[in-house]
Amino acid sequence: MLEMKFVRNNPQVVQAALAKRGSSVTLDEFLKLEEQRREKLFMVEQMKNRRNTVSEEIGKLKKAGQKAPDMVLEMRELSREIKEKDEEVKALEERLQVILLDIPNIPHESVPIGTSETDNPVMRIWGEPCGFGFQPKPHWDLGEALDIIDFERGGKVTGARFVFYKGLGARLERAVFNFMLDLHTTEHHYEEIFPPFIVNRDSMVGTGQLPKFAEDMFKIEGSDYYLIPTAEVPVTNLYRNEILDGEKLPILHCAYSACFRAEAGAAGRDTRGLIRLHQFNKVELVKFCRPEESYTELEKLTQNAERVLQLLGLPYRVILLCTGDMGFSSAKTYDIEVWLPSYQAYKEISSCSNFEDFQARRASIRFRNAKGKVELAHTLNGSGLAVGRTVAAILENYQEADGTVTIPEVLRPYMGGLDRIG
RNA sequence: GGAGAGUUGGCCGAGUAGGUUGAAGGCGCUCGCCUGCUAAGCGAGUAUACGGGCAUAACCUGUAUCGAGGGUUCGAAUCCCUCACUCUCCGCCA
Repeated sequence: MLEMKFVRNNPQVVQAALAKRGSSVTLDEFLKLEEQRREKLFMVEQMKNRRNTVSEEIGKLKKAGQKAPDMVLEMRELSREIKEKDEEVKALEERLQVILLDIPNIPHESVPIGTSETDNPVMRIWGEPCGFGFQPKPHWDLGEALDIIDFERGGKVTGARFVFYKGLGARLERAVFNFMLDLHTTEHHYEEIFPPFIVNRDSMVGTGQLPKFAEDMFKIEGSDYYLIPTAEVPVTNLYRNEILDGEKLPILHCAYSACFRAEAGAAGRDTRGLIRLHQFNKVELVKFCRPEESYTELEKLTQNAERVLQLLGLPYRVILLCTGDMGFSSAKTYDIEVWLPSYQAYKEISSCSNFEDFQARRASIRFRNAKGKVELAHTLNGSGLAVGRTVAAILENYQEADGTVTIPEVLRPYMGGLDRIG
């Protein structure tokens, strides 16, 4: 969410940012209502001031044993008017809030202007897609042949886009996220969090999933609770409505969680395999920092995520999302894409974003700076990494001609020393 | 799920027969004084949001906020209702 005052005073800046993202929303209504709000607020506050003054006087008179029926009568009428005006102001504020919550973040100046993913520049490429001396299989075929992933029964027991991992498949999934957590906590100094996988509505609004993207979420019927689409939600909301000690910044957290997504708009896309499931595992990196350091922290966070792929020996590239392809809450986003032989393409495995103060304002996450003044923190997060997609990439990139899969060396301690599946 | 007790500022903790209480007192913190060092002592300051004045600064000023939302009243931290959360006991369960 942008600041009401900022939008009021810089409508052309906001309008230009919206245009860059390809949005045609106008601010006319907002500006009109905002002016009305301030007018009415000023009026009602003056009325309240009078009520406070007179009420105090009545109190004094009463204490002195006197009565003031005419004053009481006048105040009764005034209070009635205040109530009316208060409701008008409240209605305006609610409407303004709805508009504000719907305005996406302003892209950082370093973000290239573009309309779709074809406009995303490639920042760097690591490793090389390896050639196979045989016809490589997609991971869903490997998973079934090795009897380590069961897609069919996932469909039977739950439904489309749910899977069972079994045996060494389950072990591999667990090995991958344990490896990621260990790497981030020990080498990158993130503090581990194990969050709730269910959050309330306020948390979903805080990180920007609601109110705009309700159809992407699983809501728990008969309650105000939602299944988390990413650990970003509970972990960022850890400090909602808090004022942090500036000395403690930056705060670095990493968290494993299952993630639940309705994938409402994804019909027909990535229907096979582990790439797009309603439930998947992910290790998330989250940072809270001072505004002046958030962009260097974004670079570091992205590198921390890349490190996982480097250690696993999986070829990847990093792209910078253009204005038209960026998420609603983000000011700047790098996507890390891993090479998937089955797609003959790089496929997103991590998304690292700086939200600046956009989430912090929604969630009221602030800190006290060196001068003792309260400032909004900047929040960042990135996948470090999506576990299922990592497993898919390992199976495909490490497959052998005989249908077995070599286990990357760094994972072997997590696999009981095993060096091969199959 | 049943019964009871709570929820006040960075923290602890007063305050409920409604009336200068944004809120005593203490701790912590900041600045100044004092002081061989440390400790102690003295003085001052120390919430946030949104308006108005104003340069979107400093500062001045208004309004709101004592878990959240409603209600009663000229006036509510204090009375009433609903909800959330915490604690204790019982039940249930991993």
